[in-house]
Amino acid sequence: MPKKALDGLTESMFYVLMALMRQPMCGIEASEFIQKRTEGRVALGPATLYTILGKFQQVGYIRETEVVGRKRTYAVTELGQAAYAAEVERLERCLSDARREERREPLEGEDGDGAQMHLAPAPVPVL
Amino acid sequence: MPKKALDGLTESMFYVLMALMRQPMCGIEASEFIQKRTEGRVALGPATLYTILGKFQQVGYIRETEVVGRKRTYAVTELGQAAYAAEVERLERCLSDARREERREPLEGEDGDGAQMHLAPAPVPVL
DNA sequence: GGTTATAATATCGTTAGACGATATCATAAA
DNA sequence: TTTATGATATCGTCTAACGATATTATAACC
Repeated sequence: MPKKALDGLTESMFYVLMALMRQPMCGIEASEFIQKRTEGRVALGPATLYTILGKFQQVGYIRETEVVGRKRTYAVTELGQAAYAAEVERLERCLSDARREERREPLEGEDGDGAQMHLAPAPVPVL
Repeated sequence: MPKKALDGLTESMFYVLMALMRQPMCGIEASEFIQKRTEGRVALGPATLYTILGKFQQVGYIRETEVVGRKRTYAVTELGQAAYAAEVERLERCLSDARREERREPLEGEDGDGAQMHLAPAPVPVL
């Protein structure tokens, strides 16, 4: 997905925020939550997990609420909640674009008659 | 999004396939299509665009159907269509997970009474 | 107390994707 | 033939993913 530093979240990042929004928790707990919620579809290794937690703390999407020994508990900030909401919207837009495409809707800025690229005779990718 | 080589498409990749499924076209046309369909939300530079086209050809998601001078026309293969469909499903899963989370649905494998992490007293991220 | 086990976090190194900037090439127009 | 234009190709840098491994703090046991 996105590569311009946190303009659009990756799937891993999205689920980390989702976990911490459910309830403040530590990294391991978040990772377990993600596996359960996605029924195993998404599984973060420690490297990805802690890289994301570190990054999110830097940019203020999450903050530490408790440190017991080595265990750090994180909560999502308002900024993080906004980023999560924006990501939901981005995903929805992708899907709604896909649906419009299935319907072969003409593009914006087309007058419905310009020799443009709508109503092609179906993809027909031979191979 | 995804980083394990094409296991899950990036947003850019997704829209490139969407463009070529509408109708076989060249890189520039695909990039123009994407800008229109997303109303400017997604815009690929030439580097991203041709990197993706090259990669997709390598893995067999698209194939060249015509070469006129420098202009190369691409079409989506069945493999590419499958990848696109899988991506749509992935996006749908992300959103449905998000919706389940909004409803605070308990996780799979929880008996509704285990001292687990559901029904927390709402996130309350103070900052 | 000292040793082992365990839970949790941290870091390294490699690979993949994003993208601005720029270069190259082919055709058409002047 | 020069110039313009449309289109593709490549360079370099940055960010993210992730397996493997190391580190550290608490708990459990003898």
